Amino acid sequence: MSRQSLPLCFKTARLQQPTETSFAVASGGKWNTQLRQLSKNGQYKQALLLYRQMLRSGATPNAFTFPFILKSSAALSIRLTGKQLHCHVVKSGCLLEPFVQTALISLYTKFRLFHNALKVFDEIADSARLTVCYNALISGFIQKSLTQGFLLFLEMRSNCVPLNTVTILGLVPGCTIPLHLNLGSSLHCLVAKLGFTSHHDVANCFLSMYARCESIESSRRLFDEIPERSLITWNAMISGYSQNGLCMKVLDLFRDMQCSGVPPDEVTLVGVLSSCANLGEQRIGLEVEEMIKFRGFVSNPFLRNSLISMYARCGNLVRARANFDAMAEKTLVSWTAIIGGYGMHGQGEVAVELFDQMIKAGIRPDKTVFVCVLTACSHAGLTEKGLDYFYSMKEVYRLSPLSVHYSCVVDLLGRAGRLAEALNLIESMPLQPDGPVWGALLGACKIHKNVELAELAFNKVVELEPTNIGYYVLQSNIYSEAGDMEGVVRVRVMMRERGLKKDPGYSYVEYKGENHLFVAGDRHHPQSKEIYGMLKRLENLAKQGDEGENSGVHSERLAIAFALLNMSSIKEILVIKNLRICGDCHRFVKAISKFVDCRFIVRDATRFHHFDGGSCSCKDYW
DNA sequence: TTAGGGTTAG
Repeated sequence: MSRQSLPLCFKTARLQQPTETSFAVASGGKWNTQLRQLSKNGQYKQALLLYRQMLRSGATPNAFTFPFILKSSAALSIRLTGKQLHCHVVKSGCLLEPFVQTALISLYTKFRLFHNALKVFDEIADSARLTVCYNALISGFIQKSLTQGFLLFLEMRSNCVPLNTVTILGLVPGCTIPLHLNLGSSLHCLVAKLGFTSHHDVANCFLSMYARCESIESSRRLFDEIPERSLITWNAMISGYSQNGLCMKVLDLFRDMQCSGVPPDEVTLVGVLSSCANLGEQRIGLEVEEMIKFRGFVSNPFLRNSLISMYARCGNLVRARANFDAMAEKTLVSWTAIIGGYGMHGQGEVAVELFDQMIKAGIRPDKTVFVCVLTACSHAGLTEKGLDYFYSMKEVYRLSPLSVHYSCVVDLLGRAGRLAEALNLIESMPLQPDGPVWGALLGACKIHKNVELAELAFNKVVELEPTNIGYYVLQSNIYSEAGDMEGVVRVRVMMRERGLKKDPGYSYVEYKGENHLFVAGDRHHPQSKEIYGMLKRLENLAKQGDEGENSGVHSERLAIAFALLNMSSIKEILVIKNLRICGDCHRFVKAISKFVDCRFIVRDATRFHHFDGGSCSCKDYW
């Protein structure tokens, strides 16, 4: 919302010095009751508009008015209005009212005007109100500095100001990164000693803190100890699993929640959709969309954006697009989700067209949407277009590219065979190039079989990310393709010395509502014999096309054989794979797609491959 | 009346 859309007409406000009676004026009371209601419901814009009406009507704001109005201004982040409101407070003589002072502290810390917040705090006289004022100050300062927040807390304790649960809730957000886990746990212990842990809100808050600190088992322990789980408890646990990438656990917990009789809200469903997206679980995603309609959440932009992303990542661009088109007000996030969606499916042309449309619609791009559009250009081989976007970041939009943007452009140049330019770009970067930047160059060296440059990139990348197994595998394959077996051995020795083991690759397909998962050389499936029989026939077909090579029985081949065996009439098969598809399997699927009347879609670790009629949407560039 | 907990894209 822009400031222009909210003319508060302060100039016409008739502010009077309050009298004893003005605090109890009946009309003022009515305004205040309404303001309280709007603020409580989060209708902050309406609250400010009502305040304007109040002033125009000639009613006088009092100490009961300002807390709601200041909170609304802070929530909407309208700094100018906030300052004007402070003037109103002064003019109306409410500056020494503790409730108003508390709200002012909150407002100033929200706007990061910490000096002003402290000034207000120092003027507070009424010691009876100190807990609340300290709380406002602590929760504001904790976002600026963990140390300052805790120092205020210690000061509060040494001044013998009583704590309450809100004091604790204000401190916890300072401990939500793994680095501060110990501090957070100590606080939790202290809180237990003080007897606050049985408070529902406090328990939820620590549950969420542990999840953000990647200590998810601690979250779950707390969750299991909470006797009555509210919607917020379920949401905190579901979001916690979701943030930690534990997608199956999210879906299991969501099922438990449904059994428990607590109905989900928008926040729950956002977490569930994000897990469906990661797992490629479109079936559950579809159920969630039905739930969204049933519960009347369709206009929630968070959910729409999640649906766009979920469908795109489950391979259903049609539904992703339908959700995007159905949005009355498309936000930057919506555009980012759909642009990213087309990009990951190799439809770079559509992605850039949408990006241009977004600009025409007057939406200012951010660094994230640039990652999406650059990736889209890279996946579709739109080199010049991508370079134009990259340079426009700085020149047109005044956005300094991050390392991730450089790695996109190195990828873009590298795939196009412009390796020297890619190296040049890395060497002229104003930032220190990180692992993914050198990794992108290494990937390009593999495509273009440049062993010499690969060695340079590999040395850099293992220095920066010594435990990232993917780079060793890449380099080993580069040596192998070049026939340099000594090189292969050298890389393997490095891996062994560093105790690194290859991630096991797996693939799955959905059949009759269940996912069937395969690992390389898998013989555990009950239909194993038939699957290998089908695979043999497929390999013969592939050889007929003279494009098949055998690189062992990789998991995606088993998944495809299983799907063709059981779903003979199906016209489209989606395989989800955790790693990147290898060159041999890519050739294999391309070859069989020429002979089998079915489209194969493979979602690998980085993108989608659509195989049809003997070719792939990635144009062999991935 | 005031302070505080759970939220999407890459």
